[in-house]
Amino acid sequence: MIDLAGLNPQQREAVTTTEGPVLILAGAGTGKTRVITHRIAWLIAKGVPPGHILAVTFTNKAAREMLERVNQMVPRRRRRAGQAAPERPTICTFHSLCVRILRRHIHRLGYKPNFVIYDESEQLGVIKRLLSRLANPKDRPDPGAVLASLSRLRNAAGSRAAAEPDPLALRLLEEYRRALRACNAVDFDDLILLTLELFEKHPDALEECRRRHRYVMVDEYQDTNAAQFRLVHALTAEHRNLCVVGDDDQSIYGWRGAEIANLLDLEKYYPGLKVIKLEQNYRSTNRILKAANALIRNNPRRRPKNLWSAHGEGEPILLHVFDDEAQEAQAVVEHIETNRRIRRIPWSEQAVLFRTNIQSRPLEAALRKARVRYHLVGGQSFFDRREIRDLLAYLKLLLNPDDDISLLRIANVPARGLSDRTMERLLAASQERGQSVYQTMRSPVVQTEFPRRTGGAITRFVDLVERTRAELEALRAEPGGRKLSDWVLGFLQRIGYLEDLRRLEKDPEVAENRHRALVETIRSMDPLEREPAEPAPARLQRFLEEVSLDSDRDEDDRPRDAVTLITIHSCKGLEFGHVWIVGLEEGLLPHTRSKMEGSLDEERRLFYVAITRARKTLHLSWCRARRKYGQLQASHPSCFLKELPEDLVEPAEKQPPRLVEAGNAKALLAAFRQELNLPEET
DNA sequence: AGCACATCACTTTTT
DNA sequence: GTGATGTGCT
Ligand SMILES: Nc1ncnc2c1ncn2[C@@H]1O[C@H](COP(=O)(O)OP(=O)(O)OP(=O)(O)O)[C@@H](O)[C@H]1O
Repeated sequence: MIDLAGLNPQQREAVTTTEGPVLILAGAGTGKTRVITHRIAWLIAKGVPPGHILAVTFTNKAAREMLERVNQMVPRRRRRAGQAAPERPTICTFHSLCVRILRRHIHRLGYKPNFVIYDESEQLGVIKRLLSRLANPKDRPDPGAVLASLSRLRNAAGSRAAAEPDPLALRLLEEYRRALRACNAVDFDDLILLTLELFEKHPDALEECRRRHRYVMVDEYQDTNAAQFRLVHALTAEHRNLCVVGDDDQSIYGWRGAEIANLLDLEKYYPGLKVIKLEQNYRSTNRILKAANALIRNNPRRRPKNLWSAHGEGEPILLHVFDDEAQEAQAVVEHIETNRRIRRIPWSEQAVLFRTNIQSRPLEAALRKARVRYHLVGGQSFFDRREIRDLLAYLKLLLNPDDDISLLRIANVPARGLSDRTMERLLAASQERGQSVYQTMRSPVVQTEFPRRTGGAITRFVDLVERTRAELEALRAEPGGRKLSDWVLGFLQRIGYLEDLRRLEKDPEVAENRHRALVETIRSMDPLEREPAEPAPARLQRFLEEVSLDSDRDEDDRPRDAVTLITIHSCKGLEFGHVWIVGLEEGLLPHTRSKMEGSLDEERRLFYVAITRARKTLHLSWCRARRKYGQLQASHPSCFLKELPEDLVEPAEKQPPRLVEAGNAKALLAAFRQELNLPEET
């Protein structure tokens, strides 16, 4: 049996109540996630086939970690010869779960199984096209705002958040969905909504999923939206074996449609719901906990909680003030190094948290300068790079030629005589004919409508795509043979893309970086040694899926000691011994924009989440001025700082700690000596 | 058709 | 400071 000694009585009750609906509503660091992991192991030990267990996490990273923990806890059943590998529990995000379901069934909804997943920039591409067609150019609405409102509209549909029926928005949504369908593409919302549609139209598919997922658990449940709730409900309404864990104070995705009501009103949908509260915090010192509690008390309409910790008072929380973000970054880095050298705290126990992605820049610069290894979690920046987007567009097009957005992106990259003007005409023709752009380009009738030279360019492009697709199919026959990455690189070489990349960038160093990033990404398509061989097209599809759904997929190399740089949103669920929260300024936290949207409470919850990540020490800092578009602008301390009790927070000393000081020179020497004996790579 | 250069607006969070 | 968009030259 599974050892439940590492759990308190309430946790144990949650783990062993395996049948019927259970809600664990508890504050930060009380061991909610731990309950889920133990519960999975418990179910398996009790003899539930692992394949019947579904655990939904908020991120792919969390899913990977949970699976790993479960594997450690559950002794691997030995495999007898000839027997299939024992099934594993399904641990993934809502979106990954839905992709798996849709790959099997989406043809029943009129899509082809080779559908691609559109990310935000591709969604925006579709919206821009629609707006240019529907609205007059004078009062063009912001495409981003339109996209956000469409997303809200469709996710709230069929839920208590009653939809306001704006006819224009409905019309736009209709057009948008049609456009994506025509491209055989789905967006993030579609993944959930189409799965729901599948369940409604094809009860046998729902039945199959219900039979498969007989024990369902959801982590970070406070951040699920209405559609995700409907999905959970669809799967569990019958057997009612549902266990969700969450904390209303940690709901930080309201802007994405998350509904705390899913958590607070769960009993309406699951009468007889067993609610379990956990109050002991196993993570932080009492000072950190008290600060967090004092802050979050300022929020209205919350479930009050009595968090306590047996970890003692701990060190004071330090508040730093700096002149600008460069100084802030430098001081944080010096402090991190002091911690490592004098207090022997590894980098991996230290994290810097911030509200917005750009804030990582000065930190990265300072860390690099000090030769401190770090890893940056989340942040789309990597996939926003032009060469990566181009690569993904080519690959998507090869798998799914109807993908107009990808086609239009790379049709003339590198230049091959298909000008913007030509592509616009093709696009118009494709709309008239009710076909994808690619199908339109294949039509001999259309080709002859263009000047000879352009017509030739069109034919050559179609030939290129056809030939390359055939090549990809042929690769299927030699699974162990040529590496997929070699083939992709060869393709980019042949079409002159690599040369173009170098030529169009005048700074040779930048060009080299771009090239390296591209090659690295392509190399990550190849399977690892121990992974089973897979036909090339399937491999490619999986690669695209992973890239679309999992932003931090490649930071999985071998674990090396490194400082974590992370946005507050992505740090939910994590913990670090020593935490810095930087940029605690009005306009940043709380963010100006959230103030306008009236979501100050959610900003406060963000700060709460950030504080409660810390186990032992917590540093807060703000800057008197900050660079905005290269312009230094005055800034003021966050109003949330005033909400922290004064006796818990100490102003830091004027100077940042000196690495070499009379008092610690000896320790430093000892540290150096040790480093020389055990050299670490940097 | 394709490229180089100027000008403009822009500031959030992510599956 | 960046990246998207537009203009004008070859
Ligand atoms: N019963 C326990 N005994 C000792 N340590 C525990 C116990 N339960 C949880 N912990 C530890 O407390 C820490 C927080 O646990 P966990 O991440 O599961 O909490 P959580 O409630 O999910 O937190 P959050 O809501 O902040 O994400 C972890 O380090 C975990 O190992």
